[in-house]
Amino acid sequence: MTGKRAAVRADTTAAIIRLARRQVETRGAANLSLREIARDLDMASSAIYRYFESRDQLLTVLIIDAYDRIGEAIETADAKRDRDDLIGRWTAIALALRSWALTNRADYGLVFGTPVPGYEAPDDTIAPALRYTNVVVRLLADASSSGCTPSIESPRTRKIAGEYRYVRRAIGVDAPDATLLAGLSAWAAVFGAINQELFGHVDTVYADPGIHFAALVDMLGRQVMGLT
Amino acid sequence: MTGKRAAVRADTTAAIIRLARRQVETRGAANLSLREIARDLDMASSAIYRYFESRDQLLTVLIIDAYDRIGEAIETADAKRDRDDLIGRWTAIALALRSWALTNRADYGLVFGTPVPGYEAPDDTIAPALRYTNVVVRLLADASSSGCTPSIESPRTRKIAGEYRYVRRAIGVDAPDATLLAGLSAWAAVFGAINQELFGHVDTVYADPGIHFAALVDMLGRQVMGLT
DNA sequence: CTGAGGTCAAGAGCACTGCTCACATTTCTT
DNA sequence: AAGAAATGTGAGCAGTGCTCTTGACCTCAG
Repeated sequence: MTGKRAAVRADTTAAIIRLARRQVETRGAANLSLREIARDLDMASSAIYRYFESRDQLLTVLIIDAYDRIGEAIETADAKRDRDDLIGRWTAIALALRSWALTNRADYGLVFGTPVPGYEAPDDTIAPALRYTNVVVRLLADASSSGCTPSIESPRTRKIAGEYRYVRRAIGVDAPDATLLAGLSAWAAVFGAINQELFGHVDTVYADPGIHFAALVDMLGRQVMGLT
Repeated sequence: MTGKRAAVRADTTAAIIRLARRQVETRGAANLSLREIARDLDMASSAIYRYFESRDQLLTVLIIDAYDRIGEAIETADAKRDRDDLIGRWTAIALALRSWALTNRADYGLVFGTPVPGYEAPDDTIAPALRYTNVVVRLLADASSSGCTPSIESPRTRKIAGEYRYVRRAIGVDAPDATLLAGLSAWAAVFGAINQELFGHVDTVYADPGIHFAALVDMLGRQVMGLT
């Protein structure tokens, strides 16, 4: 079955991806050059097209891969804590996300940065993209079902109630409005903080952004779970 | 002084910028083509270099311009409310930021999206970049000096206290730890929410992201100001 | 009012890019 | 062993940013 040919193919494919990732890291996704990859691999530039049908598709593969690795990082962070330890899980997830982002800046930028107008994410990206999301959604569900009530209140209007009815169905978590609001807010704050730090919008604000981030996560956790 | 020559020059410069912005909107910053701009303007591609020294510099000009317009949008939103109306100012600022982002997606992406590795923002970007920041920093200062105490608590450790001592100096706001934490958290949440919405990471979650955003902003405002 | 100096556009050209295609070579399958 | 499938090659097309030389134009001082 897996003859010499298939093995070589897998190797070359992996080598292309490796070089591509390195290029994205050092020069940005915009400057990814297939020809340079081919040169580094001592093959004709046209040969690359036997492995990836276009530059965009190569980038898509990198994106899927990145999603997958984020998912894995967050899943294992979550799994290391007791399922009952809600705050512990939250903290682990958030810190894992930040440290993954810091050590994989290019991949993080690829996934959470500016999208290219007109670029439609292919269907194969959907499942990997849901992986990290599911972890935090499950945490929110656990928090809600174990009776946590957040220490914030949601505004009560018809429109907002209707919106959160939709959200409840969309993410499949049967939690009260305040829990949804607190949870989504916390999640947004985590991403916002990471983006600001990584993309250089708060360079002069913090001595050590990690310390602030830890305090932020701690505060958000207590807020969503409604403890102390 | 301002002869015919200077007038024509200003026109061409403006036309180039206009076309460049349109290209960034429709195809992304990565696909900005000076040659195409030149074609659209019926001039030789080399002539563009009389107006902008490089493609990067053109993009930098677009970025500075975007920063400036964000600053202006936020400043006027802030100025429309009484200085005492802290919640009103906060809400106005946050909603203005979101609506600017929605109507200027490309510019927002240019400024707050993935940075190009190796790209050093020139000095001329610093001042415009501070404009929108200053508005919200001033709001935080006003909130603190008018005795608002946020409804959250900051964790108390040596490290965190030290970090916020640094932050206090860096942004020039003499507020307690909890206020800084709440304010920075709220600001991060606003950006995080806008990023998620604009960059397509929550497409399936909300029926109308604007409704959730309004609730989010309302909740955050009450939290930072410590009201009801 | 004329001529010098500065400004601007043009066009050719370099080195690069993604991508295609006809063709040769290698490997797997029958 | 023979045919089929997979893989690599090199030329070529159309596009890119950018440079340099050349000539035309405008502005303003003498």
